[in-house]
Amino acid sequence: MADFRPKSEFLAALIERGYLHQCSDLEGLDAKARAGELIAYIGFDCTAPSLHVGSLLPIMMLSWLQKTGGKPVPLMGGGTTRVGDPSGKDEARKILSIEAIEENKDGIKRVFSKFLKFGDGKTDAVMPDNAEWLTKLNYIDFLRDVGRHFSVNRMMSMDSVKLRLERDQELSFIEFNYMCLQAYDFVELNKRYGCIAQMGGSDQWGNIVTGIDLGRRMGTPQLYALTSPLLTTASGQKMGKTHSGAVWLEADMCSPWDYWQFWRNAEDADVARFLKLFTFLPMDEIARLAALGGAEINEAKKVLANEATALVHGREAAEQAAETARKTFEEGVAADTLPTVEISAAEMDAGVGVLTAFVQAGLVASTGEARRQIKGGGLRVNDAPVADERGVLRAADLRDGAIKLSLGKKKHVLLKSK
RNA sequence: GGGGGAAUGUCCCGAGCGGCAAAGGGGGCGGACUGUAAAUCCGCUGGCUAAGCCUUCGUAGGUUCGAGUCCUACUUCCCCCA
Repeated sequence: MADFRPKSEFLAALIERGYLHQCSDLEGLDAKARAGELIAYIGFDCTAPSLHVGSLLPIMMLSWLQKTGGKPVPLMGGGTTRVGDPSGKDEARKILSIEAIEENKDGIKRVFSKFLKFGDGKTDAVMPDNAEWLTKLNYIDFLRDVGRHFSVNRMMSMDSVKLRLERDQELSFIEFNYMCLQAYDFVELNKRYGCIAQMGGSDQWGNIVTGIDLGRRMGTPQLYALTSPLLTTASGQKMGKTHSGAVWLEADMCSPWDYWQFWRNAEDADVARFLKLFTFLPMDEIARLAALGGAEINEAKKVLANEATALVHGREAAEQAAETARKTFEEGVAADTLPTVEISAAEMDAGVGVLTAFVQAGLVASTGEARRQIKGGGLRVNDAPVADERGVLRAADLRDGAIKLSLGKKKHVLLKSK
């Protein structure tokens, strides 16, 4: 792979930007992509009401596919989610109701509409749901037509299975079958949409290859596998988690401001990689930003935050977040666009206890935590450290109509009365 | 079917002679240093306007002045024999 020279725009982009981990046949896939015949899919679970940053990498791959003349097929796992992918170790996953799955699907669709153009055109994305075919399967028919093509011997030798057996860990029958369903999806998508490639995280390699294998036995054209590296931050943390949980790609689950901050706070060592993976900036521009050293790298981080936020929330929201950040951190002014919590004028007149105020602002989970943060010097009102936990906020504390509550150096909320 | 073991602070792992708001770690949050970074060091990590009170150790009972700890039943998971 090291000496492979892609001729297609698609693979060139994927390789130079670091999306590529493994591919079953680079030459073959390259030819298909160059001929404009590449239709590829990635499966998404419907276990959550929206997608978060962890899913951004596969989304970007689909987007690149579309940009370079291919047809992206995000597949909703509406069927497989009803069973629940148990690969996530011991945790017995709760079975989601069909309604919940449908709701989740809607949320996920909204995310995709920001990244892909859907429609009937040649490179327009389509979004099928494997419930369409999986729920209609008849067990006997499935065994006869599909099941006989699976070699248990082969599956036993796959890493995902082998490791479990070696470690004497439980491997349930359903889990063993999950990859069969996924393999079947691949074949079905080939029949329905002419899909010839499946992409996914590196942990999906085995499942994808199983699908290729099944396709060969069931008479599909040659299928391809392409995986991306598993993403962690430079210091080895899982990507996309913050104090308040997952970083969602939907404004009402993670505000543009928080989203911008998430990228702004990236580690130095991640900036270049993230610019390549999570923005569409040209490579020479990224090279210029990546060359910045020391404190200058903060400029690169701002660009990263701007671009990444613009993709999900739009350019305007990104610029507003950037401006809010500039005022807050560079000028030290309380930007009016900071997250705001309102309380009634009556409450304000009566006076609000500091502890309660911070709880209401959502900066701390309980008054107990507020007390602890005060002891540790973590709470500030209008930039002045809170010393007395019995303190009371009154209308007199308003500055330009708001009281600025801060937790640490980065989290600020404006308290307003109405 | 028979035998043995395990469930702990609702983020995770994990110690726990009958006096326990419960060791230790990871993670997280805050502070210091910096650049809204990393690394490092320090503090915090059940609830309640709190010298006190309240709720926590799989579930339900019981023994005890007092139960995470002992007893009984139940639930779930794991292991061994068949």
